[in-house]
Amino acid sequence: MTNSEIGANGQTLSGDIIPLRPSSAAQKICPHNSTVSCASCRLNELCLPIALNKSEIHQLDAIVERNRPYKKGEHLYRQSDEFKAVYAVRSGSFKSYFLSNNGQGRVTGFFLPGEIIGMDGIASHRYANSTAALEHSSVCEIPFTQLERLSHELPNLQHHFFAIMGNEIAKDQQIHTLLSSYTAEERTASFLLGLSSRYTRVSLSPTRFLLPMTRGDIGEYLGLTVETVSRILTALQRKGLVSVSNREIELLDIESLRGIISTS
Amino acid sequence: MTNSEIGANGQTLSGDIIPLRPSSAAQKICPHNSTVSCASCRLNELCLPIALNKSEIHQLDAIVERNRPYKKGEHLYRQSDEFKAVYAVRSGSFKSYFLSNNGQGRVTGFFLPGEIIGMDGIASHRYANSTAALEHSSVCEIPFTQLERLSHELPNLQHHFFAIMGNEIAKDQQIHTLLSSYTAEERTASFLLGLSSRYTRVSLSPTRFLLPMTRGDIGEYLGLTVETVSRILTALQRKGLVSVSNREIELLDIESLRGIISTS
DNA sequence: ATTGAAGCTTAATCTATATCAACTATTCAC
DNA sequence: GTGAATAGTTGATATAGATTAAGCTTCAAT
Repeated sequence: MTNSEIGANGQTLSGDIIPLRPSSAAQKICPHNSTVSCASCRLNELCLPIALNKSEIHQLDAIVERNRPYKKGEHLYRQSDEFKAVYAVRSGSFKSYFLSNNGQGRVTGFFLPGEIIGMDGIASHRYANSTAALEHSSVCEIPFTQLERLSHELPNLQHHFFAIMGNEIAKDQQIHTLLSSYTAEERTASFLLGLSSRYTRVSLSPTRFLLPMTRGDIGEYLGLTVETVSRILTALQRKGLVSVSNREIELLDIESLRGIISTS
Repeated sequence: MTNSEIGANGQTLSGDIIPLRPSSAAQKICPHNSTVSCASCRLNELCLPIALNKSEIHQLDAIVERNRPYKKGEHLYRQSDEFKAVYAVRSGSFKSYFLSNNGQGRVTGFFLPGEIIGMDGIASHRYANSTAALEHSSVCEIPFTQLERLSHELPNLQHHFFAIMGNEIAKDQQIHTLLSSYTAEERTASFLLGLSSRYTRVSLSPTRFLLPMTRGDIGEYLGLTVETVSRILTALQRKGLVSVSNREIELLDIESLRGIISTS
């Protein structure tokens, strides 16, 4: 199993990012313009509108709230807040994390443009995680009650939202396998390849990107310490598979990275 | 976080088990009778019919297929088979596992009566795992296309199925946290408490039950080796927290088991 | 009832990764 | 722009759990 094809199935709603070239050193996700409509949104092909016709998109558009942008570190919601909406990332990125009794947190997910946040709250009516912006970011807020109502009216939307949730379930199970049997190097390679394909989805470079999260975040997500993540990245660089400079990363040899995983 | 309250939200369809006392040594899940209807099913209170009225239950009933029982080791489906249906466990138990390139498998989930199997296939139209019976078991098969169609007609059913999927997502994220930060003892304690509350859901004893899976299965699920699982169980027994004899297990001190987890 | 295979346990040893520690580089707030 | 805080790196050491190995137990098939 590789993470590299996770998320092939549609995932979001109403995005707005610049599908730019791997220009200078790395990419930049830009305008947090909140005046777009789903119909005109650059992300609509990989998002909830995917299977909808013009009139349906218009109906969806009507329930979407385009909030002000979030600053780095700002929270979308906190663990055990009442569940009211799911969010589609329009620009920037977010992390979800779970705080345990003793106060230490573990990152449970990262979210890039075109991905849906908050589905863990659907069953219990409370969010199971906190979610915070990793950089200046914007989202579309989709009140869940209204999404349910509209899904009832639009079978395409219902179908697609079932698919989004199913995709999340399949992805979480892949992570289960990753955490229960991969070495630190395999986890890291899989993580980088996963990011690569997620950036590809939104028309960004598959080989050059900025990591929006800290090494500590990556470690918490992968079940490793910061030190191990740092060492593995250094080692991968030494082997010529990647080139790392702070948050900038370039994947130099994707095939070999895949090779690391497929031996496990 | 503890696993002990995972699965509070409804999960299944059309069950048939004996809600028996912790009689002799352990419980026994019994008849694989396939003539029940959802309306008369003992599990209907924690299953898809939960929020449906009589007529709605009847409609649901009409799309459910009650297959012949599965023998131990028999497969419900195999990894990458075409996705056609989800399954509700009526009696017995199942495990899902993912086979990686090199042929070694990892268990991704266990399923007890009243739980839904196969949602990982919804997005990609292929099952991501194989699923096999751990003992003589029976299921209700729910063809997904028909479930979708009916969900469209019955808002209650749509709502409830969203909840079931949301619950699965929340549960998978808890396992993510467990695997990325718990010790072997914490994982094992959490696993036992999780089983306990799942047995409670179906009116079986919370403190005495039979493990339907091998130590090896538990290890694959928790990211540990058989040897470690065995050692931890022995250690918990020595501390007086559990009593283990082969597949029979008794939780002697649930509070202390919880204590093991809540320090993490 | 007998036997072989599968499941389980226990012990000794090894190793991947955590932990501890010290240092450097970046970022952010003033 | 400066200093404090945060993030990242590298090295030395410790350790939880893997691996290896061997024997024991249970179960299912004949």
